[in-house]
Amino acid sequence: MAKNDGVSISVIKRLPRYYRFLGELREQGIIRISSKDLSAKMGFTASQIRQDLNCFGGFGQQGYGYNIESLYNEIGNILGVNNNRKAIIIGAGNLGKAVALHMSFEQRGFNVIGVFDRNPALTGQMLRGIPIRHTDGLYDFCRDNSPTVAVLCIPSSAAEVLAPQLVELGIKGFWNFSHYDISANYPNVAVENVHLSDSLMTLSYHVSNLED
Amino acid sequence: MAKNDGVSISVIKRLPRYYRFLGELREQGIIRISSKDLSAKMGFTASQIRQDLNCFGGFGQQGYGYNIESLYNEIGNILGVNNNRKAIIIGAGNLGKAVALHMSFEQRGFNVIGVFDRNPALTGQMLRGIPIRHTDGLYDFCRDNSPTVAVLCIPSSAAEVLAPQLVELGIKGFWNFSHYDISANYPNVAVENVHLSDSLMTLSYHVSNLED
DNA sequence: ACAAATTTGTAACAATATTATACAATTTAG
DNA sequence: CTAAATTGTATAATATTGTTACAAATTTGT
Repeated sequence: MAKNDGVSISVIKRLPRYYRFLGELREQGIIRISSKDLSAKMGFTASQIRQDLNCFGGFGQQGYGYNIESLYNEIGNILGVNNNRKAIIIGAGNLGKAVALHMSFEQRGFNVIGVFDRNPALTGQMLRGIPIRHTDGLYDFCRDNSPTVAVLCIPSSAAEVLAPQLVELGIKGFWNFSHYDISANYPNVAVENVHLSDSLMTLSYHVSNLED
Repeated sequence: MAKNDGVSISVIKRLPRYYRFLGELREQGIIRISSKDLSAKMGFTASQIRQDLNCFGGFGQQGYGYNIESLYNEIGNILGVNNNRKAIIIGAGNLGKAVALHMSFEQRGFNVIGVFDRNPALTGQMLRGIPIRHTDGLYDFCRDNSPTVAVLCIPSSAAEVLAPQLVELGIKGFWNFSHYDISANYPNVAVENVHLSDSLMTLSYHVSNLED
């Protein structure tokens, strides 16, 4: 098993990129690659690549480099893409629908077993082969099916109400599209925030300051 | 005019959060706030708040604190939310549609003037009151309307083809949902990446390593 | 079989970025 | 007019991030 304690966030955020590039090389039938060649493709320095990978184990061979298939699988395991975590999506508005339809949850180690919305008009509609359920049934559903991850595609105010209930019901990870600050309130839960409107404002800032 | 050279990315990324909190306080009719009180609400230290804000100008008063309305407007201006930048959305699949329908572009300083997709079946469909156009018409449309920002809701391969054309056509900023690495190839363009699948894999990692 | 070239893993170092501390200067408030 | 509050900012402390360098192991070519 690989070592993985105290790895810096910067390194972790680079892992999906490694995984992506290695997946492409693998598709192309390439067998091995050196940190130097990977460096040229990815735009990180060779040294950084070696250091990053070495946070999790010595996957390379001196004089040889890295076996692509093997490294791809190692990183996949580190990222947990071979898990099969039960996930639920909360909120089936535009965003929830798009996330449900667009994201390859299965390829990332998740299995979407339920979609919920508090709007009764949506109840019963099908989304990726799953019926949208009313939020009222959330408690029973979680008790019966034990999902561990929740995708929050709802407003802050709703997230504030639901997050504690979901934690109580056994949710260990949130993919949080709302602005509600979950990690501040539940430190022992994994939270990955996607603040789209913040991102858009940041773009606005950068466009405004292009000439600097 | 505020100073804004060489402000660190960490600070810039915090601006939308300040803007959000100040907007809420403003809604509540609160007139003034000290860095200390804001600190308690936002979870940053008072010192950091003062330092962050001071990157752009001295908006506070000793002994008084910050006027909320005024600070809100200042930050809004820094972020450029009062601009009216013409934006186009490329790709009207699930993601493009959701982004088009869900995001409050207008409240963030953008005006979506066109939506494009290469799928002829979508051509003519209406999205937020705008007809979806075929990508073939992109060149003429940009020449006639001069958008400055493009939202890329397309696969990497398509982004790789379109990005250089869009830069050529005058696009200064990309909100990039694809994995194509624009900034590596066009350094003088503002790029804000939203890598959803990377984010999901990062969540997977964190959930896997919760007990560490 | 052997020497030259390659390449990793890793320690030590350097650079950068971030956050905290401290306090003079200013304003408010009573 | 004095005491309390509060900012702006210089300086210090800390943490993070990335680079350099090289011994150890392996491959490759002859």
